[in-house]
Amino acid sequence: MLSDMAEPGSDQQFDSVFSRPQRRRRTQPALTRERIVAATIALLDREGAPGLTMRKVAAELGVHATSLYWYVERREDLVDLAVDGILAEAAEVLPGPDTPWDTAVKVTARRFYAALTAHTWAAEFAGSRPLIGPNAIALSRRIIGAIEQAGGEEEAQAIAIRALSNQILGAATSAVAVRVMRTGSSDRHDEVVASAVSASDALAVENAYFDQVLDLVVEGIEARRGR
Amino acid sequence: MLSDMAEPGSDQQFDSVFSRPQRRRRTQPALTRERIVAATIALLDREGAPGLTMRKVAAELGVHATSLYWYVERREDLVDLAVDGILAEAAEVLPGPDTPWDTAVKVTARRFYAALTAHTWAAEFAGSRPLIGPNAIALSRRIIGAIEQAGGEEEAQAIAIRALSNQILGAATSAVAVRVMRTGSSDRHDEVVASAVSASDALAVENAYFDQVLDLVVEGIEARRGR
DNA sequence: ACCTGAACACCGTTCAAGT
DNA sequence: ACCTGAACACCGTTCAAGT
Repeated sequence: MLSDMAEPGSDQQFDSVFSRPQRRRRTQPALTRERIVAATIALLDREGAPGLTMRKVAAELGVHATSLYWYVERREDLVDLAVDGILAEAAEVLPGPDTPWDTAVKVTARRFYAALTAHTWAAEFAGSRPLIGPNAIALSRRIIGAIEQAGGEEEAQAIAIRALSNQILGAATSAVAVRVMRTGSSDRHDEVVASAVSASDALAVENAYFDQVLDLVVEGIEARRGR
Repeated sequence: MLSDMAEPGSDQQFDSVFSRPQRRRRTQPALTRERIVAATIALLDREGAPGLTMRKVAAELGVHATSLYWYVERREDLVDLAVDGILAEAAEVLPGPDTPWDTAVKVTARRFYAALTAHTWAAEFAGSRPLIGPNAIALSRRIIGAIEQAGGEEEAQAIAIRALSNQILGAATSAVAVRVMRTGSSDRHDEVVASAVSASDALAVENAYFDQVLDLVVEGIEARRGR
């Protein structure tokens, strides 16, 4: 995933919201793409992935479902924009260029993972659509930059990048899948409350595990470099 | 001639015990869960993840959509059964108990990954639903067994298992996401053919990368054991 | 036990029409 | 340029009814 995005010009490889030009406005419209994305994220946070419909997003904005099609070509665009939207914060502040490569990798990967798991629906969608939004690319590029900084053969770099990318996506996906299952299977109020309490514990455990698995992979990369 | 009269549908002139339909018909039902799963897999292979609807599966079997609900509670059940279905072959033959732990891990992980990427929709769904079918569990157990066989602290084992699981899921997910995007974005016949040709190349590259990334993770596990 | 058929409450998306 | 409103061709799922 990361390496695919690394290729110069590969951003345009796929047809997606990010590559299609946005229409320009003359007078102040009631809707904007930002407002639509914000409403989409709010709706997803409230109702989860299956709750996302054009009609509900429109209702959130006091508008007809068909109006959204002026700003977006299809439902999937909303998904892509929402996923990249929740990556914005993580992509805003990245480790500076003087950061040692291994800490740069770890910090960025952790932020990427944390953002994907902060909203249950994000990792869910990330599995079915490639992460090619600008924020996902910024995060990926920082990791790629760190690996390049570490040096070594190009082939080895490509493998390291893939290993990290798989780790982030795989960890986020399975963490969220387990969480969705757990919360979805209990309807009784007590159980929901109890699982909410244990959920924060579970989150801490999840994060700790991610850190350690990440360490393992980075060590694997280092072990190969020293050969 | 004797057998002709035995058939319920043959020319019967008289009303008799033999001509009257039997009360408790031991006729087997038109549908079975296996037939439904087979039809689901066939449909998914043909139309992809978004093509899966209860009505189409039913049509495939010459039956009404509502009939499926006798065998299955909801649409998601079909997804879960189909995903586990395509893992059956991989789970059937697992490395024997005398296999060295690292080759057992690699062989099993490779088979798991190969099965998930053999049908584009499988990894797509695997992202949104946990892999808890019997075949997925059998594959997972073999990897867990190998890690236990390798020894070391329990904590370290848990991390190794997660690293491998993330690797398989992450690699399968991103490989398929890229593939779906590529094929979905070209409608022209030439392009479809061209991308089908390059797809087999891409598959080989994909698999080679998976092997190398897997090696890296296993080396990371080994590096930790030797400390 | 197993399947049909009608019905309900939704979907995404198109397109002509309004402003 | 932007939004409405009607319309189309679908959905999953329920439930009573048939056999």
